Amino acid sequence: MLDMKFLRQNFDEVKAKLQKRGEDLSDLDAFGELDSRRRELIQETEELKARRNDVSKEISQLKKNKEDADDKITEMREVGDRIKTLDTELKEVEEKLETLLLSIPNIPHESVPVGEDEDDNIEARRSGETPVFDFEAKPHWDIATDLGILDFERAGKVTGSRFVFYKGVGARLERALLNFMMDLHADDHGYQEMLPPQMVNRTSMTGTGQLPKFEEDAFKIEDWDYFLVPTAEVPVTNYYREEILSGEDLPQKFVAFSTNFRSEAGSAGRDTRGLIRQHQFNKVELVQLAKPEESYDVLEELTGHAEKVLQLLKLPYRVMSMCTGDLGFTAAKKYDIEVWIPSQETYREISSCSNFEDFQARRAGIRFRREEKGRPEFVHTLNGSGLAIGRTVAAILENYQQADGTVVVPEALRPYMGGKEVIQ
RNA sequence: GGAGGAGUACCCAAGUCCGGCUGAAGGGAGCGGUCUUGAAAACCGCCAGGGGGUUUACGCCCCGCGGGGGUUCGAAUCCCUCCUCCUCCGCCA
Repeated sequence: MLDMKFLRQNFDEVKAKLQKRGEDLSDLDAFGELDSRRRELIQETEELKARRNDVSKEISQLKKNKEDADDKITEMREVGDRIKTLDTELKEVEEKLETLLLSIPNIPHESVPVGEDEDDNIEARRSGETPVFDFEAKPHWDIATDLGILDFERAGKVTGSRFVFYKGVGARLERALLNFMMDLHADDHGYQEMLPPQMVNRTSMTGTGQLPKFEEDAFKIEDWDYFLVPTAEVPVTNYYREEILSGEDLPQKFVAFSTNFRSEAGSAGRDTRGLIRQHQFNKVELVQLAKPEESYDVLEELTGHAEKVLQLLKLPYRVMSMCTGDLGFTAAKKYDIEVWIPSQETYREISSCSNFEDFQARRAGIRFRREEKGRPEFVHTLNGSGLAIGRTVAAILENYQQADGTVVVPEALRPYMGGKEVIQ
């Protein structure tokens, strides 16, 4: 959510920046009128309320002195009715304004490349050598099915499409990666480990920006106003919702594991096979709350922490800086980390690291005080996958595959795999 | 799921039956001071935070006693509703 005062004072400039995202901004023009009507109504009701407060005190005095107060009571009855009418309109106007503000995306940071879509994203860096095979690289679903470690077919029977059973060493691999990533971030990168709820309420989903615009992307619990988490970002960022932190406590760094649920609305026909696009997947998420002046340094740091996982696993990847047209709704700046997938001869997203600046913090009311008596300011929120585990499994299976169909276990992972060196 | 009890400022806590002189007593913590070589103790003083409107500013005003409605000229106090926590019972990993 954008700051109302800032939007009022810099309307044209903000609009110009938002236009670079290529989104429909036709609602935005209603802002000016709603905003001034709101302030008109506030001024009028508050004047009346001040008068009512004064006269009520007079009535209290008169009654105490056993004097007649009927005229004043009659007058105040009318004032009260007028206040009620104005308050009702004010509420309507504020609701419209709120709806409008909640639907406006974040302003891109000045360092974000201007562009229309993913083709305009800029490669920031690249790491690792892509493997060269003297045989035809198989897709991970074939490797895994042949090894008997993933079962997509029976998951289709038991649940439906875009679900999977991990079996045997496959399940072990997923669990090993989970522990490997959690340990790395908690022990080496200084994040506090967290295991959050896997359902959240509507307010939390609104706080981080999944709602109200993207409700169709989420799984909603019938008869409850709860949603299955689409990412641990939601519960973890909302952990401090409506709270004021002390400046000394920043940055707050959390690493959280959660299973994520996404309806993948609008993705029919894309990545229908394999682990890349499931309705349910596991992810280790990094979340930081930072002081505004530090948040862009934190973004680089956090992205580096996610990259470290790939470096240790010796998986080739590149880091893309998202252009204005591919930023998503909430981010001011975003890096996608993409891992090499040999069978597709392309890099695929495995982590997304964003600085939301105060966009989420304003929605969720997360603030901090620089000094004990200082005015509360909004924190900056950031997060990034560190990493999506299912996609990491896919990347390992494909990059470490051998001609005989077996898969070498990355060295860094072997302690978590009971010393196993090869999946066969 | 059933039956009770409770949510008041940073913490504890009065006020709620019987609406107005309570935007909130009293403690504690915190801050400043007196005393002291220093500290403690004692004593004196300050201490609601937050949101919003208006103003160049000082300031003025509105909201605010868990959230949201309602009754009333006027609500911490009366009514409705939701949420959270505690105790007991039931169920359960």
